[in-house]
Amino acid sequence: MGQGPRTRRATLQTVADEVGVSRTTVSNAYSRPDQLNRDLRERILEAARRLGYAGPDATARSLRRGKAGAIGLLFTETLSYAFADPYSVGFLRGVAEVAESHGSGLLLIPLRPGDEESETTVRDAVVDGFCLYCVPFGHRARRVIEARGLPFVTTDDPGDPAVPYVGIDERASARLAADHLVRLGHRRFGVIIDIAAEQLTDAYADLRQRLGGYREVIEEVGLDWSRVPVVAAGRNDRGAAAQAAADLLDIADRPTAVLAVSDVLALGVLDAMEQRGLAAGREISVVGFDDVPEAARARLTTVHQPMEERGRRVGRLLLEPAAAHEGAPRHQVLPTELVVRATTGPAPR
Amino acid sequence: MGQGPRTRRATLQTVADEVGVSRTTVSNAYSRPDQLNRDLRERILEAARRLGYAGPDATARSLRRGKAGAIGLLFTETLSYAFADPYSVGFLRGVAEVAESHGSGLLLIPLRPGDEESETTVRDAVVDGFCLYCVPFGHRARRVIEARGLPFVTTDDPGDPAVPYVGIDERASARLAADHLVRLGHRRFGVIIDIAAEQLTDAYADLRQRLGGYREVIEEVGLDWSRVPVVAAGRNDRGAAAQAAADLLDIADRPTAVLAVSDVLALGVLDAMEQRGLAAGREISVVGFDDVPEAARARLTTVHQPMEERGRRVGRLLLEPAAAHEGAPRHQVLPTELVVRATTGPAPR
DNA sequence: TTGAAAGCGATACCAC
DNA sequence: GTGGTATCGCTTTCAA
Repeated sequence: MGQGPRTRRATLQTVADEVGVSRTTVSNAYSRPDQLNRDLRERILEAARRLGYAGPDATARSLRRGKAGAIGLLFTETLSYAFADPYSVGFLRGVAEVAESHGSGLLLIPLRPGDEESETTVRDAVVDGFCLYCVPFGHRARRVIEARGLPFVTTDDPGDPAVPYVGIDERASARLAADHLVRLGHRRFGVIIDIAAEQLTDAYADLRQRLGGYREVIEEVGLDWSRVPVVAAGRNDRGAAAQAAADLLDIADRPTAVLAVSDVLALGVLDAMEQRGLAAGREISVVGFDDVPEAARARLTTVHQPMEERGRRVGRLLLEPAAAHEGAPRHQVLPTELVVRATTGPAPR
Repeated sequence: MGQGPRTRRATLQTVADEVGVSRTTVSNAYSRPDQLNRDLRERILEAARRLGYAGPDATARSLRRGKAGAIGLLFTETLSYAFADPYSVGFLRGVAEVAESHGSGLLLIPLRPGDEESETTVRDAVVDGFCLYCVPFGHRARRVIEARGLPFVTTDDPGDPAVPYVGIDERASARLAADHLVRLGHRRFGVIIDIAAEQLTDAYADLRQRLGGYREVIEEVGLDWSRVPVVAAGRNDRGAAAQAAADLLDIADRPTAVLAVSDVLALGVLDAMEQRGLAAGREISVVGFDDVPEAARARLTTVHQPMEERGRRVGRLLLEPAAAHEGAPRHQVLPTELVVRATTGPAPR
């Protein structure tokens, strides 16, 4: 805008030359105001303004200081849906909190399935570490990250003892939910998940564990797991869940209790029930997972997990080398808890 | 882990020396496989593996190439709540889509009110441009960004013609909602907003415009705006809105029509109505704003705005200089539309 | 094909 | 307080 042909972007050197001091001094004017006298600093800043110098370049500074100032957060695109999930938001907030306190940002890197492009994005991401959030185990991005030699944490899969993990005991937590229903006398179960069971490969270790927990309990009371209807909503979405719930609610031998692998799905089931005039906690009991804010509002019985804390731990592991190397165990398993509200009750006879 | 005292992180040079070639060749082995013969490349990659060289450093590469590979997204912490808002998620998805197609990521930079720290984060953010998303006009971060001389776009405020803006015609869109109610014969209005009216300074230009739209219409039918109850939920949250709605629903001369500045708030109002046994669309009409997925489910009448497209435009403006300089106008105003569903109906007599 | 030289823009360290 | 020097780790001409 009327700047004239700015031959070239101004740099530290430009300013230094203009004022007749060394680069160091100009640098100090910006980064360590106390290292030089007031007047000189003013003169430098003034010259900078005049020359259109925009202040120290962030990239150069990063390079020199050996600190990128960001945490990379990788997730599969399926999860861009899941940003709608209050659980993810809580997690994000946790990571962001720690990042910010370290003067770092959060670099979101969406991974489109089978996209070559995203590999590049991961390779060139200017970050100090990565967090794998819902990235299937075998995903290529994982290789790329490992190759980069930066610290990384996974929240998906505690499978590899060498890779730091922050999560919960999926199996035990799921048992909490199922146990509760069994104690209430339920014997006809239904399960709702997001990913279709066939696609449930090793990649979704957490989900499989959760399902495994349900299964254990159900089999322990002598039931045949293969006869328990397990429906998939396709994605972690309330509307989709309400639709999918039809396969649970409109069948001959309707379950008296539904286990949902997330609150979002559980809420969808409740929606579907309401539509059919089915009373939650009386005719059908429903248990969710996560304990998102919405769950309390809906009086949903669920398994509480500390989402923000999970995020915070990840942040610390990545940004506080001390925390990572010394004290903390590589695998951090946070406590969960069953929260009984109004959507569960004794099995109808 | 049994690596021995790795004296120092391996670098391009290390590998070059080992293999007995120049840095250039090693660089090419990574970035331009077609520039050297297969064998040599293999030998180089092998040596790299042996030496624990992690591949070209992202920061150095950024510096050299003059491209950061990320868009910075600034938002105030109040908005970290709003990530729960489906509107934001849609917007994010739009930006992310474009970013990804350019091999860039999205750097989230939360701005805590009055936090010195965050200024630093903005200054040091390795990005190619910034998007201001719900950043009050006078916020310090804005200065910092301007000083950096990088391109930036705002989605909040079209006030400054020099700053690229991507948004909607807030006033006209709001009029759509109010007009609809007026046509239905309503004359007793209530309004619900997130931010308390007293705090509604210049900073929240978009919100003020929206409110202004309601006001215009209401005054055009000869009503006194100062007698219209305007309640604030404090934040854009469904639960908070349900609470705040009490001041609309439990008053003497209850409104027959409620204008909500967002769908999330409108949904909260509907919750509160349900609790009180008030029928939406009959006893009280409610109009939202945004048209989030949840709105369709709740059959909420609302103003639709293209959230993803808004994000995409922002991305393009930041990542495609051509798009920014030549064709596109600095201010891009996207179309909105009233979507009439079930929560509005004729004013009860 | 391969390599030498010249930066990209800044900061750390250590004398002065 | 101030400045010189050496790097940070890589890519990019351009010549061999």
